Amino acid sequence: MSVPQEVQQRMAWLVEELNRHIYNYHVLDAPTIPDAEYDRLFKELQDLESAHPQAVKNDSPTSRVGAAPIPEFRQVTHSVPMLSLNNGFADEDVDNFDRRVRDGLDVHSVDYSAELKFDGLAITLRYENGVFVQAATRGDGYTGEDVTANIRTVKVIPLRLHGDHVPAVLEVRGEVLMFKEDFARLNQRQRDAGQKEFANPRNAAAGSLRQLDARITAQRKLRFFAYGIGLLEGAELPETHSGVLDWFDRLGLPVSKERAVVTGCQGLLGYYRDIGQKRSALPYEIDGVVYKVDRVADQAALGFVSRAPRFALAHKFPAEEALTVVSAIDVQVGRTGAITPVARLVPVSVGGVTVTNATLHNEDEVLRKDVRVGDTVIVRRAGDVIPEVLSVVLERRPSPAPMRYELPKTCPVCGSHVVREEGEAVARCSGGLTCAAQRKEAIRHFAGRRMMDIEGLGDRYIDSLVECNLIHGVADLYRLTLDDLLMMKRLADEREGTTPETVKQGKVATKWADNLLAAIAASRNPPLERLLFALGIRHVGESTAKTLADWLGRFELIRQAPEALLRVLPDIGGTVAEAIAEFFAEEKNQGAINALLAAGVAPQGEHAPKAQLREKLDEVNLLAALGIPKLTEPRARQLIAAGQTLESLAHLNVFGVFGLPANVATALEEWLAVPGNREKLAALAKLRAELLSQLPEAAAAPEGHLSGKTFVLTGTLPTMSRDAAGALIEAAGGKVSGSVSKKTSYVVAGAEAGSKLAKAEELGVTVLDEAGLMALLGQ
DNA sequence: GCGCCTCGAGTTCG
DNA sequence: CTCGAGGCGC
Repeated sequence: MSVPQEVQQRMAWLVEELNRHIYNYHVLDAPTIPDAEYDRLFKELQDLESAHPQAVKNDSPTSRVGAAPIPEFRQVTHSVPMLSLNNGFADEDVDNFDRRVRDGLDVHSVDYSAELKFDGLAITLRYENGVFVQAATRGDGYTGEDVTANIRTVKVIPLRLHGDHVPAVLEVRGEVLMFKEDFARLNQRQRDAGQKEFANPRNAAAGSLRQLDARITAQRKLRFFAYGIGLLEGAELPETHSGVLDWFDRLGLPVSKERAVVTGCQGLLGYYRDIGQKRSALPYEIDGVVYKVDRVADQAALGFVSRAPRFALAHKFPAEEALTVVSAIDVQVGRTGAITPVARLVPVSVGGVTVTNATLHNEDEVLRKDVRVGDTVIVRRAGDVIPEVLSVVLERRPSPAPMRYELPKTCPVCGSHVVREEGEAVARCSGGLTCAAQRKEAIRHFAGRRMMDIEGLGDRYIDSLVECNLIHGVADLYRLTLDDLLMMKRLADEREGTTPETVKQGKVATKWADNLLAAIAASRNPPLERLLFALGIRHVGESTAKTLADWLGRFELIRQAPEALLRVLPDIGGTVAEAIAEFFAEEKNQGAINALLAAGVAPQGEHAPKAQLREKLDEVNLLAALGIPKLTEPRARQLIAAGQTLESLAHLNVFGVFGLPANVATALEEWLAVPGNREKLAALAKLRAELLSQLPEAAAAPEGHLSGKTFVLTGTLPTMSRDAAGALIEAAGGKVSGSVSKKTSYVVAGAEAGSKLAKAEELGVTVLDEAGLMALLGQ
């Protein structure tokens, strides 16, 4: 069915007219027609469009109300990657930048385009023949998410570029953000509606843009500033970056007016100071300024270092600091009993988030900074996240001066003594598992995602379960009944003063309790290393737990392994071996473990000890691992070479006949005289024989093509979690480690990678993105 | 015995 | 993310 010519013309006119008014209103802030007239034209267009759906233009303003919800965002691969910029904080960094640019171009003075660094979300907009067709988030720089429907609702973004000479393809880079004023209004609305407020304009903008339902985005007032070109076809690129920005302005794309062209380092610093002064008066938040070499040809000549352009620098404002008052200094009790002092602060906004707590780490730290209750302190958000007390403003200390801080002598939770081992930085509660705080932490650790992974067992419920005396140890989790949980929840809700809508709650609570019971039941068969990690043995983290599981294979063996056997495993030395053996020897722990086993907890994937254990079971190795004073490895070798065995030593009565120095022989004699040690030696010999009989002769090392390679993962990968990527690497024989060093083979970096990426670049370690890793794995 | 490399442990806020 | 400390190579 064809649409009459005059209707088509009218519709085209309406689209153009309405888009012009939207631009005048939202971008120029200068409305040209009354609202009522605008509404009338809009309604007319809507009516025509619904009568003639086949004639709807893709730049029609009616598409701005937001499309229906979608199940998920589509992934978009950027035709030109959206790279990050090098950062600088100090004047010196700017000086270095300018010098490198001048050296690179071999000139005396350079013109720069200077602009704001908006605190929003980077996106790319694609226009084909002047019509907006797609928008994508930055993502990891290589792939982002398709947010076309959401971006359509942003009124300041033109659906059609202005002017008659539009390029065939233009990809515009820019920042989506929310003005401070609109942010305040949105939060007011959220508050009124009883919904959660956003922490800062950036989060609000991100939350609004990433709505699966674009109709919600349409209700949020998002803004946009264009600052660069990704791809251009069918048009001449302006000669300068400032020319590009002017061109954007003519095309109807919003560009910040705060831009400038300046010369040399002095010009850059002048601009920086100027903007720094204006910063708080700007209607939006910025986190610094950006300098770009203005001439496009010069930019091309300078090129890129690794992932960042050499022709640009982001000069950031220093991490925001704020003054606040310490209202109290409390202590927290950790899983290991560690007593950590925490400063409670009068809430203060630092860099967009409200800070109320800051760790003071340990006793020495508090005393070094001499933080006292009532003090005014400078708080900073270090490393972008964790609040930190920088220093005390002594002039503001109240008088009379408050007392110097003293760490409590007894645990605030259980009253046990607080002890600080010689040479250690942390003080600990000596109460062990009799301390409710430590019990809670132990249970929380046990239930954690990387351990037994019991979903739904959060802090709140753990607190209540312990306080209601429903659980004392982790094994009790597996005995909980529906009634226990319902009773506990009722108490927890009451305590928190949550709605006592008892009638309605019945069903909901039952469902909740059922789910939790199912989650607990489902956690019964974890991989062995997770169970070991979950037990919370001192010095046994994820990595050591894995070593134990890999090498010894069976829980029963690990439980009963003598210290010397543990000691010969890689990365397990005296301290760690002792901690493990002691843990399993402790009667209370034995009880807890037996209870767990009785409750049906059974690790899956148990196996025979690793074949390479054969080499570790060398008698010299074991003898040296026994920790007999003065009996170092060469001495142990001497003994074995003289024909001794572990077995024979256990029954040895004549000393000093193996050419050992007298003091070594005496030490050995004294050690054997200690009750129990001969038995220990004999038992070790027996265990060794048993293990050897179980172990296969040939120790074929499993070979993956990544074996011998060490990886470090950092940042957010586009399509998988770091854990998932780590599993793939390990499956291919590679090793995943937590910190970057010279020995690291590759660093796999995703979005918002932090110091590890910087370290990698500093050390010249190869940096891969997810695609690069997949390529390596795929070989 | 020293220094590098890892791992463990503790922490904040949305 | 950072710090402290254990393990191990040199």
